[in-house]
Amino acid sequence: MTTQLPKTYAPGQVEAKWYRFWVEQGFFHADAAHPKTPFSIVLPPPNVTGSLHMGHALTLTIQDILVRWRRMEAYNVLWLPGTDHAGIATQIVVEREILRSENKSRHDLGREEFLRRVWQWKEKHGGRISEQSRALGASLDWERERFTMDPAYSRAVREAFVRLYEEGLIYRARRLINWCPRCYTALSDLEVEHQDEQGSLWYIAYPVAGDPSTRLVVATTRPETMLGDTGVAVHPDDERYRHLIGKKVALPLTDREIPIVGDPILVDREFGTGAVKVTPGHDFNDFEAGLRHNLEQISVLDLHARINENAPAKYRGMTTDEARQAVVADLEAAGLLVKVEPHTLAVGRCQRCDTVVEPMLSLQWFVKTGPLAAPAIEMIEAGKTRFVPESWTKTYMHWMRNIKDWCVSRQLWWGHRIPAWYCKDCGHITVARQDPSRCAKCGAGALTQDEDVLDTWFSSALWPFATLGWPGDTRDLKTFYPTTVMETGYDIIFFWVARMMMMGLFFMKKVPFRVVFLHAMVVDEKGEKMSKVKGNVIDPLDLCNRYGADAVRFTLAAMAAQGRNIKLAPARVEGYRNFANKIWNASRFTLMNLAGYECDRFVDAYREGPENLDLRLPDRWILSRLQHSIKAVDDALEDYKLNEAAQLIYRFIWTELCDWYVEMAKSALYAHGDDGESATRKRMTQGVLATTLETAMRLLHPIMPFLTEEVWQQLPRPAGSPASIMITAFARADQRYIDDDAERAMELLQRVIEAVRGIRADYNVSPGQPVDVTIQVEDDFQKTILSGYTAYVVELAKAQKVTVRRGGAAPAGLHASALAAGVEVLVPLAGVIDPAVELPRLEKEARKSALEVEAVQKRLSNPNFEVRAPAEVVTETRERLADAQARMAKLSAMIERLKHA
RNA sequence: AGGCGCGUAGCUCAGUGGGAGAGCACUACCUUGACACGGUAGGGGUCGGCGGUUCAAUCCCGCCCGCGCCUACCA
Repeated sequence: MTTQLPKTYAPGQVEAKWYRFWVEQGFFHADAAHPKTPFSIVLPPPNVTGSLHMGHALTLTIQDILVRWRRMEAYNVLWLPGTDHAGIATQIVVEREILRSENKSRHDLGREEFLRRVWQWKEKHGGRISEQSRALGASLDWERERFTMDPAYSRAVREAFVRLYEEGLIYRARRLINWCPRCYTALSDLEVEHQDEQGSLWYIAYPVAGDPSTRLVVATTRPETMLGDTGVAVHPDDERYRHLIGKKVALPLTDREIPIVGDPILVDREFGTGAVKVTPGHDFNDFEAGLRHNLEQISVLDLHARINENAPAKYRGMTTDEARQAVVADLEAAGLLVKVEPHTLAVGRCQRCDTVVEPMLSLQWFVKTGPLAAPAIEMIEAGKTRFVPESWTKTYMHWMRNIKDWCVSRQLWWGHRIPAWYCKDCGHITVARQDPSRCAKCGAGALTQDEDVLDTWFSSALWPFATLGWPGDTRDLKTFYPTTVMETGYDIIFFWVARMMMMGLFFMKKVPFRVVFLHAMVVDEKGEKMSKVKGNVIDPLDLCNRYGADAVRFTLAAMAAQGRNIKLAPARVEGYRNFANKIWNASRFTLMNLAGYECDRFVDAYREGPENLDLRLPDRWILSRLQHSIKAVDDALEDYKLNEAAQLIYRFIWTELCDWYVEMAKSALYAHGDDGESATRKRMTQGVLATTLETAMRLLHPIMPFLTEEVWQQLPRPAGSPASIMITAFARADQRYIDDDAERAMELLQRVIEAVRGIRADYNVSPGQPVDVTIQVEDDFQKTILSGYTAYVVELAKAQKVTVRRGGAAPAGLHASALAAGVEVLVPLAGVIDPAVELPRLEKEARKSALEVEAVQKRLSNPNFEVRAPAEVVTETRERLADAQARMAKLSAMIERLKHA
């Protein structure tokens, strides 16, 4: 039997083929009525405007690994996909497009037409990211794909708003909010990004009213806002200013007089002059201080962040920058500018467009968060939901405990319109599930709906249950809520995770998920955030094309250690591409050597247990190693340590299976003899090789779904196997195949083989030239193993005659020698033994042993050691000393022999 | 200001209260009948610094230095 498999694995066609197959077979689809234990994850919905970036690739990979693994473990798995309408982001994209193609603004089109265009855009491009997700092999239940503006989802959003309003948890108020003059909308605190920028601190003198010779000097970073000052605050205990409290100052550049107040909260006596101008209309602290002292709130900026009519005429229409220059110049001219100092300050910028955000007085809708946060705190404390890594609990708690009310109205068009209607006659606000035709209070018909839409995150907060049919009482909801795991990036822990907790608990009375698994951010090789501006973006689809989706997935899994940012290096992906190729070739080798193999027969016997098989050392060893690997991989996955799982599989397949077992299997597989003995050996080897590979494929499938499916489909399978590896049972460790004796024996054999190879390398013995090997052993175990398996030394170390001796004098003549796991390995190399080669190697070994003897002796010489240390540690340490001493003795004997030969 | 995290081989990173690891890179040899996207052998580290706890610290604790992130109302 021959195989036509190419020498190099080509992922391209393989991936497309199997993905199509999986979808066609319906393997991704969850059945809510199925009795198996549910395991559910809702995919964090990417923006409809999005295209796949590394962050998506990471989240998809991690979730798909969990999902495929649990599916193979026979859970009833739901992984639900969808996209988010992403209010501001989408509106910006479409606005820009319309501006470019038609040179029109959204206002030129009007609300209705603009929304029609956005929908049009969504229909055309909105499916892109879902499409791209398929390339990574994501086993999402596409039949359940959701969009946050689907009619059903929109009903859920409206229901949520109305219920919160009815419970008094949503209210409308005139407050200071963050305003983006570019996006022309209110923002929540979270949508403002603060960055330190270099600015100045201006010291301005305010003359005391009625006493112009006395001047109160204030310090400010925003001199232009002085036009809206309505007070000056000093610390009530400050001897310098206490006498001024209650008096007034004449506000320069205006004709207003404003009070001097004492405020211990706002004022830090150490900062600046200890006197602060108070501008309740343009600063959050000042707003609070203003409330404490009943100061007037004056807004001197319009919504485009230009000076408005509340300021002196000469400044009207200026931008904040222009106004700043003008105000500073005028103050200086008036002799009121005392000094200017350089000063760094945190400037708030719009998350979406980077424009400087202005605190602005405005009438907006708010969610009262206190009552919602309380249970969201309690449930974490009670362990109903836990964070992985656990350290995020603290971050979450801190934010939740200091939460402020959430401004949820946005002055945008794209989004869920706020279901509130205002009565022209009586001013009553009607908030309703169905569009009302008349005022709920006075019955008048003249109603106008609120123009604003809701923050996108308001609708996202409902994702874990709105996607499952809420507010309906659906089967999906019953089966899959609470979801099992919420896997997402730590950057949206407040934006999203915290809000889902609040909303899930409020509406469902149960936590939305049992585990919050937070992954790190993917950054470039240098550790910098990927951005189009920097040009350091790595496109996951490009990587998939070059190296295969499996290699990309494996890289992400292997690097996704909990806690640290992931510096993605393409060289790493290439390394795992090589790993895929290694597996491919191990599979080729296996398939090339299965002639005459009867799968059912072997697998039946294998299931019965090892006593039904005629296994030799390498077989027993690899099967034992396999069981350990399975257990370790399973444990790692249970603990969400995907990198550990990946590493374990990598080592098992490459180092143990390929480097050792496959090499040792060759003699049995290539044997031509048709006697019973060699035929049995061949069958056993075929069986162990095929079974180990098949099991390893199942172990690896969650991480590398495509390659494992391709290989698995080609491997012989017992009758009645499922149609796909993805619906087989995940590998389970079988205790019966754990074989400590075999592992110890192999260890010895491996060290001896390596010792011979080392000698060959040192003397540059060409591979074609066999060498004789003498192995000097010390006990029966060593003797039995090494004389029983000399054939492997012959094959793997290219030896010719292998002699195993116990005791007696060293063989005559010059030998190259090495110490391996307690046995002495001697290779006579007539005429070429060079002490200059030999001595350094042996001396180096001897030095290492000497250092160890010293270290261990030191430990043992401490009288407290034996008393305090656990008994097994003491025993172990004594053994180590004996080993090291024996090693040293042997090495010095070898060195002496060499010197005197 | 507070919180969190990081500092281990040239690079990127695992890891553990008791004998320092991987991948890549590097050196030497090898077209051996799965694989050169390969094989074999090898070089390379005071585990950031100082102190403490312990029989024993790279690991636990404290301080310091350096780096990063998050939260925060110092004008």
